Amino acid sequence: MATPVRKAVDDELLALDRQLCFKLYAASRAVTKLYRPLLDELGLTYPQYLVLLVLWEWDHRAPPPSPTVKALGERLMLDSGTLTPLLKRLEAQGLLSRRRSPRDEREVTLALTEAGRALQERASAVPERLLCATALPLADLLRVRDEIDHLLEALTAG
Amino acid sequence: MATPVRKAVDDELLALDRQLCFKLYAASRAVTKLYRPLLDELGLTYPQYLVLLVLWEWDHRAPPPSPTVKALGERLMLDSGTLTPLLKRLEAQGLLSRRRSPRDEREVTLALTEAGRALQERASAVPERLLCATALPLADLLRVRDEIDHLLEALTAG
DNA sequence: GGAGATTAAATTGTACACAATTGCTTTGTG
DNA sequence: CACAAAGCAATTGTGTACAATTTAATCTCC
Repeated sequence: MATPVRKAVDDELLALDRQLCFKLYAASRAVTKLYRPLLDELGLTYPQYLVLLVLWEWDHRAPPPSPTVKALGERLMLDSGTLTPLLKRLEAQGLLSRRRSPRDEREVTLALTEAGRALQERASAVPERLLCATALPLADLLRVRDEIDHLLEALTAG
Repeated sequence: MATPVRKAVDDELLALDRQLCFKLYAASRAVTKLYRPLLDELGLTYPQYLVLLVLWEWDHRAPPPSPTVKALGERLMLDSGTLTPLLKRLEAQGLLSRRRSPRDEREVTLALTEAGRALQERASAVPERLLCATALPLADLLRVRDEIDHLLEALTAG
């Protein structure tokens, strides 16, 4: 318990805890910061961009998944407390509409407006520009992605 | 430009963009959620825990770095707009004190109280419990850490 | 030594996150 | 049909993040 060995293990765990968890948190914010100047041009925040990525994807998909707040929340792992105000802001910008579903009044259905679809064109350069901004070889990015993927799977599998 | 090859590359970049950036963001939030029940027991939020980890580390370090808001901000990559209210809450909980530095009145010096030091004991089980909660082999965690480390280095190097 | 630049923290304003609660709607059961 | 249970979005309240501005102290250079 108080042996040097035990202490060394504790130190290692503490170090790993600090490194893994702080750095994940810092890296996530750093990536958001990289996106900011690109998304500013589109008048979007990073979470708003993620929402639109999903809606654009669904817009081209057959059969189209029904784009409700709930479905969006599952996809992005966000709840209505976060999404409702965010979607209201996108609606205020004229990018989408929110309507109670006629068949189930509990649900709210989302639909891109023409402006929302048009924005996809302007956003099409974002991924490439962002990947360039990281200044990392593609191979490195693919490896990081796979590792984070693995981590996220493990964290959400349960 | 409009060739099939170019389109395939675009799709791949778009996919990578979506996967890497969304998943990093999601993984960071998922980890925070894993910490929550453990930190609730200590009355701390995740960013507050990170602040205390740094202060505890500095408390045992010789020579001690001078624990100012600025130094803390550099370590955690957070600015005074985030740290000031957070530190005020930790001060209100009696875990630390904030005092204008006598030698330079622009700076605010932070000092752990006895309660702040005592909390380190109670927090000592957090890293191990957290690592268990991930349900991932240690080797996997070490690999993720190294990859995220590499990413963060690249993002903050410039 | 004093005007202007620089620095550190605090403040202001906007936008997430998320737990907990509320208000409807629908569903399931007797 | 009635009514309890479950489902979905919205709301409320707290706590970050972060850009931009403000305030106060220190530094620099002449």
